[in-house]
Amino acid sequence: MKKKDIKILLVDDEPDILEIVGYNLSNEGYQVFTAENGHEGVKKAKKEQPHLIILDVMMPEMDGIEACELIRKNPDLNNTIVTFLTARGEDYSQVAGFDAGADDYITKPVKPKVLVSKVQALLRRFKEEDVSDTVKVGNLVINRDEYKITSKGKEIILPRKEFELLSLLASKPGKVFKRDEILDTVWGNEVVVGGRTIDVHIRKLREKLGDDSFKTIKGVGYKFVD
Amino acid sequence: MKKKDIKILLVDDEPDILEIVGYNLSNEGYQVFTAENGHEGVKKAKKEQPHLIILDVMMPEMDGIEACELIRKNPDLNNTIVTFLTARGEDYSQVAGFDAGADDYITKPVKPKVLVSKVQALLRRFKEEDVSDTVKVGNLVINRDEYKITSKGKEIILPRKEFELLSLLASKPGKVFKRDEILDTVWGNEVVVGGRTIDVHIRKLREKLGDDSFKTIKGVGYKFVD
DNA sequence: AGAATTAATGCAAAAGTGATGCCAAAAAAT
DNA sequence: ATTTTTTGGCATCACTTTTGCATTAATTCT
Repeated sequence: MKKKDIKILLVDDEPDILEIVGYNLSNEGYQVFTAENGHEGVKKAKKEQPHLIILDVMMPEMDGIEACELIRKNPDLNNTIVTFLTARGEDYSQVAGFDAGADDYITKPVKPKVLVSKVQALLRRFKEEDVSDTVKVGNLVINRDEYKITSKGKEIILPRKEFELLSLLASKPGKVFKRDEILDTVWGNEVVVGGRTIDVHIRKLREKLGDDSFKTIKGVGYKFVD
Repeated sequence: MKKKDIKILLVDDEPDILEIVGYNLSNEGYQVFTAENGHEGVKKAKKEQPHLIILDVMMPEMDGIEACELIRKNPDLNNTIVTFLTARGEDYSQVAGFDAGADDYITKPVKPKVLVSKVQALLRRFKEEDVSDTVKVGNLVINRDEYKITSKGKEIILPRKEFELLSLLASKPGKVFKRDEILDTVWGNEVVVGGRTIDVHIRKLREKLGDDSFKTIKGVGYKFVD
């Protein structure tokens, strides 16, 4: 997504803040909307579906917390990031804010640079949530980051060697891996293990993931099929 | 962010400088790119999006100041730190440099050690700006500013190492952090501690935040789950 | 082709290894 | 003086590898 397609809604009752923060964000290329109180904020949020909402806590009419709660109740705004703007040391608002469903909060006074990089960080984090280091193979999802496998929605934790063996085989479904190749990759060139080691691991994988996922090619090696 | 993921762009017309500075930074583990004049520098900056640019002031074709101005105009390079490289006593360039948007400057001749520690300091500052004061993760609220954790509305004060360890693990819930990674981040690359240090800290966190928040992946590392 | 031979793999349990948990005490920091 | 951090020694547990034998598939022999 390009910067100019990203919408940010700014809600604060102080025009000064609105202006300076708004200016900096516009300058960065974001599309900025503003509102001067909670009511208006919620209304604009519904209308514009912003990606990020920066919400002052202390406001007349409707404070930020209440507004946030309303926003969170709206299913259309589920993916929206909400950040509070609060004076340093206002402990209560922090806790209450997070309870209300905020994702982060920024302390006033805000330095433009800090603000901008914070906004960028938030949007980045938000983006990255979907892009975890994960590979789909057949009905398996292999997540190297979390060292876990998801098979048909069921989560399976595998020990290291089993995980790496499966990773290897599943990396090219259908391909037959020779025992040598497997040893080289999973165990390493230097390590020497007995002849029964591999198939014991294969057996464990078969126990855990179903017999038919692993096929033996006698005299050659194994392959994973989906 | 790991060192090897940090990109540094070096722009100087003297190959000697390029080599010695580049060598020292590569040696530290950074990813180093080089360019021999302003034009090339700006081009590479756009392409590689480095985190830090070290820019010689006096160069043919396009001098550092002009290059810096161009860099600063590019919104994608807003988070990039620019530091000038200048001969001692070139007062004028200093002033002009800061005007052009530089963050720091380094005087030639450069001593490797000084250079490296300066680079580290700059990157640290950069990092801190990027990290939010407060982050919400699961039912935890981590406040880096005040070094405290709020769990289900209850406030918990953690000692430094425990706090940083938790911060790290909770920064990516579900992700498995290898022991090495943890050591690198929490203890620093240079520090060497015994093998039992990490798990003692993990144990303390488990005592304080509940056993099941931290999962051990044997042979790999630990992960935080919410 | 069918039987016999040979080689490779499957299997279960046992043994081995190594990583982690845990404690208590020393060392460092505050 | 108190709190935090690190260490070293053990105990323990999870994972890995071995072992010995059964089974199966491929190959060779009649």
